[in-house]
Amino acid sequence: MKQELVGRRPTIYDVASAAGVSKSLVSLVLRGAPGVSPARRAAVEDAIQRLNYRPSRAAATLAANRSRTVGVVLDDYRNLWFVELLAGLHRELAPRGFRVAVADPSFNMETDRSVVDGLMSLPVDAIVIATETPEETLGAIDVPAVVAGNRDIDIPGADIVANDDLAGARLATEHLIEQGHREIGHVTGSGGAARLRAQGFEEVMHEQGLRARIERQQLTMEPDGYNAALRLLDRNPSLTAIFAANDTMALGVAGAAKDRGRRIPEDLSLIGYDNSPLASSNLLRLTTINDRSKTVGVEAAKALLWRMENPSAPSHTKLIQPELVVRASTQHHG
Amino acid sequence: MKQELVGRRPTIYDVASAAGVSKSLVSLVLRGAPGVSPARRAAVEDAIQRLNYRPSRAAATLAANRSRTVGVVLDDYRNLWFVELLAGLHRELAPRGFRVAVADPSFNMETDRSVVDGLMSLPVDAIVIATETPEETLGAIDVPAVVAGNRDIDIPGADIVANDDLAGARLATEHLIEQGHREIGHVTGSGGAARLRAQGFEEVMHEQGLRARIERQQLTMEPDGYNAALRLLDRNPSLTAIFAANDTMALGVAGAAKDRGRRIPEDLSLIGYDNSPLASSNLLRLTTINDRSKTVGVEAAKALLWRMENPSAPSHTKLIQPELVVRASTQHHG
DNA sequence: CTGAAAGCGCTTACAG
DNA sequence: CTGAAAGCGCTTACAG
Repeated sequence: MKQELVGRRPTIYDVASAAGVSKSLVSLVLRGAPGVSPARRAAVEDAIQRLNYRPSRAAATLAANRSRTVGVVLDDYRNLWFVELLAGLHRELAPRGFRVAVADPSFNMETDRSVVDGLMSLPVDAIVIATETPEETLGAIDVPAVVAGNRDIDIPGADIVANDDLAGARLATEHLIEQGHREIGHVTGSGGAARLRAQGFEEVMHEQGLRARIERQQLTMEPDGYNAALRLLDRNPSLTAIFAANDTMALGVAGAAKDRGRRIPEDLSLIGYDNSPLASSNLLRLTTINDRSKTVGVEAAKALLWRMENPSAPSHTKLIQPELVVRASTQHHG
Repeated sequence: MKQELVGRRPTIYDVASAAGVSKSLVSLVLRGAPGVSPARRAAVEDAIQRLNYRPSRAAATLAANRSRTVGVVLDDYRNLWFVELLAGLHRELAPRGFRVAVADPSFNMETDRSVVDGLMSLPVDAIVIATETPEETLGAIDVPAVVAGNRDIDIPGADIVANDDLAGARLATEHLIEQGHREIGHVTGSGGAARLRAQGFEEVMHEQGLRARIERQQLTMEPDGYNAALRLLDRNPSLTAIFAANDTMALGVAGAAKDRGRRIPEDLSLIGYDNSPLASSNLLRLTTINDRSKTVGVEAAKALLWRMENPSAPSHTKLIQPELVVRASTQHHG
């Protein structure tokens, strides 16, 4: 008689014998396969409960040569846009049995050679690139991939799903112009999305025969918005509105406005980008552009699922249309 | 002659034959074992580079029966305190070859039965609980565990590492009293940390013979801070200072103060908790309590590493002392 | 250090 | 549906 090892983790064999079925049947039930009789399925599920059985992902991955996991490469956990992106990805992928695993470039770099290497050795069946990190630093990607939220990164064979930054920046600028503003400044950074937003601002201003005053920083964080806005306001006292490349920079602009004694929106209209939780705060009540990150996530997941079936089809770019969200930080001028 | 399958993922066998060594030696090099001659080590590493070999985590985990991965259960990605916690955990764990894997309770619940089940089937060698979610919802934990950042959760056998919320709240309250404030309100929520912070506030106020006015909400987000502060200010117009249970609520308080025409700090001093990026923003310049999340992460990792060696030792609680961070949102009164 | 062997817990394909 | 078998890519222990 075989010794029963106390505390040993139960396996598919234990479940099979407890349920009085074969281990092949247990495997079928675990994968939710059709053609299993309800009675046997119930017996297996009951045994799983009783034994507190948890399938070994390592064994399943090794045997099946796929993990049903999608890896997401993030930039920085501080950029909250990824929260909605993950929610969208998850909504599409979970019902199809896929897990979502997150990695950010600064992480696990001592144990893995690069973010992507880390995900690949996990392993993941597909990858979502949600970072502005240069392509070179990512490492080789040999699974289906989609670039989400950034149109500037070039991964051969990868699809692209992103909010249309150019269109969003145009919406923001047009909103200010419709409110009668003519002296409008823009504070921005130097990433790919920031560049497109600055371009949209410039286009509309020039179309209207207006001067586009742009103050560009390296990054797009709060201090960058603050510093850029101070320079903009000090050099152009006649400015009546500022468009910030994102909501975080807009927070910095609001700080600069306060320090210069300019009330928002009475003395200065302010518009951001992203529709982050910050924008809806009662202190800011920030007019902004909704970048629709959740939709980007949903569409990125769809693109990935499609590409897993069609690995060698030509890659596509899908742009999600952003939306203007009007709050109290912008008002009519003149 | 054996067929070379194009595109097949290289294995330890391929590396061994490319380097002209045995596969046992490759395994030793991968695990950084001592007693391998520099020449052979170099040959193996060269072969790994040439073949673009990536070890299979699934196979290694299955064979060794451990994954060298620590799982972290988070509450919500929106609570940014976890960023520093992860940095601290990572700093201690990475040099010892451990990876960090993140899970949040709302995630992967369709594919896994509970967060912990999800991590266990990954599998992880140890777990960090960084959530205020009730114990019952976590599922059974049968690996070493440490509760980080929360003293209220009770997991049998788990160590606890947390910022001393009681002491931090006392620091905040004492700071306001030292500045001459006597009419002080507190806005808070109903979680474990919030309760301790309210208790610290109450203790100090009562020790000083002052009345502790507390407005408690369900959650601790910005709208909760806003609503609580409106009620507090409307009922107690003589209030000269407010202590918010965290920086996010403090943002809400600032919004309420603005709506009631109270300038910060001239008409109302405001202190938060957490020292989040929000606190250092130029718009708020918020005096706050640094909860030292990074140190909590470092100490949690140490506790975990120790417990993996001493599985049955009695569990310990380690409290990290928080620090007052003075900025412009508080000032002398009277 | 090598080399042959067993085994981790699954999936998969197959004969019945 | 069952049952026996092979195999996924590693780790581990062992004889040499």
